Amino acid sequence: MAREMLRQGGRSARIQEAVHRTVQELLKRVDRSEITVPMIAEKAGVTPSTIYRRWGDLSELLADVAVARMRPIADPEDTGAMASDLETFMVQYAEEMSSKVGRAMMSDVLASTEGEAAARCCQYTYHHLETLRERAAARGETPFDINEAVDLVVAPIVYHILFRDREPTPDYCRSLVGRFLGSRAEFSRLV
Amino acid sequence: MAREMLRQGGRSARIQEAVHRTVQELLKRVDRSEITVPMIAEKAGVTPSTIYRRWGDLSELLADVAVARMRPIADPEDTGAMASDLETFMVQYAEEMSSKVGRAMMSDVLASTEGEAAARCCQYTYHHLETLRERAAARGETPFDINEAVDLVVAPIVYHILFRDREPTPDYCRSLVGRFLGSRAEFSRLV
DNA sequence: CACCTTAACGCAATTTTTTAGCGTTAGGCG
DNA sequence: CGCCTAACGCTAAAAAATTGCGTTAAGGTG
Repeated sequence: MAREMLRQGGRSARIQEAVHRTVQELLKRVDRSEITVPMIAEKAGVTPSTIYRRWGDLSELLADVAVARMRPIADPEDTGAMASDLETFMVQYAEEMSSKVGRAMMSDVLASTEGEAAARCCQYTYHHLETLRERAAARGETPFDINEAVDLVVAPIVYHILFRDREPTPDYCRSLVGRFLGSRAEFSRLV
Repeated sequence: MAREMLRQGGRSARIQEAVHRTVQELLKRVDRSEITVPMIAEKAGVTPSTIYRRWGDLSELLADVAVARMRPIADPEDTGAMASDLETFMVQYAEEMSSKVGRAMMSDVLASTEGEAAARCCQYTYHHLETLRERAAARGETPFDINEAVDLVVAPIVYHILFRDREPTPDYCRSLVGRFLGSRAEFSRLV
C-alpha cells in the first residue's frame, strides 16, 4: 500500500507515477479480473519484482491507485446556500461512485487488508463535508452536524452502490438531503 | 459464485460441503492473505483443479462461503414490541458484522465480481426486516417502512464497519433505531 | 563538489499457483 | 439395469509470485 517512502524523489517517484498511470489506463480498457502484475509491469516498463516488493500484491496496488484517484483536487462547488451545496455535492458523489470505475475504486479500497485505505478515503469525504459546513457557518446559516450527514446521506448512498439493491438517482440523493435537513428543522421545532 | 448446480446431490454436494467447511476452519486459524486454493484443496481432500473449475478463483469461493454463512438460520428474536425488536436485531447485526469474521465476510462478498453475492446477502437483511415489519403489523403497531429502515439504520452501521471511522456500539445502534422511529413519529405529528 | 551509505531497482533462478487436456467416476433418468 | 454426461482426478504446461544478488542512483556529509 505504498508505505511512506524514505526516498520521495527521482527514480522512485517516476516509477510510482508510471505504474499508477498504467493501472488507470488498464482499468479503462480491460476487465479487472484480467489485470495481472506482470501485465502492469510490462506496460509501465518496470520489473514485476519491483511492484511486488513495493506494493506487496495486486490488490494493495489497486487500492493505492484508487485512493490516489479519490484524493480531492478541488473543493465542492459553491452554490450559495447550504441545502443546494449539499445536494450538488452528494448528487455528484453518487454519480462518480456508482459509475463503473467508481464502483471499482470502492471495491479496491475496501479489499485492502489493513483497512487504512478505507479510512483515508473516508477522510476525504469528511473533509469535503467540513468545507460545506464551514461555508454554511460563514453565511450565517446554522451549520449541520457532519456525523449526522454521513449517517443520513452518505451512508445510504454508499450502501446502495455496494449492495446494488437500489440506484442512487439524483432525485433519491436530493430526498436524502431533504430528509436530513428536514429532520434538523423538526427537531429544533420540538425543543 | 457456485453457479446453480445441475447435480445437487451425492459427490458434488459432499465436495462443496468439505470445501466450505475447510475454508471456514482456515479463516479462523490463518490470516486471509495466507490462504491459497491449493491449501484449501489439500485440507479438504480434493484437487485444486476441482476448486478452480467450480468456483473460478479464490475470491469467488470466499464470497460463496461468506454468503452461505450469512444465510439466516432463524428469525430474529421476538421481544414483544417493534422498537425493541429492531433494537435487538440491529445491535446483534452490528456485533456480528463488526467482528473480525464479520468484516471478512463483508469484504469477501463485496469483492465478488458479479456483485450477485452482495445482492443476495442484502436480501437476507431485507427478509429479516420484513419479518419484523409483519410481526409489528400483526401486533397492531403501525409497521415501519423497510427502505427507510435500511437508509436510516442498516446503512450507517455498515458504512462505519467498512470504513472504520466509527465503532458501531450497541448504544449507537439504539440511537439510530431511536432516530428512525422518532422521525416517523414526528412526521405523523406534522401531517 | 566528490564521496559514502543504502534504499530501491533490475535480472534471473526457483517456487508456487493457475490453466488445460484427457481419461475416469458417479448422479440422474428413461 | 444401462445410458448419458456433469463433475471429478490426474498430469503436464503456462503463468505468476518469491527470493537472492549485483547494480543504480537518492540524499546526506565532509
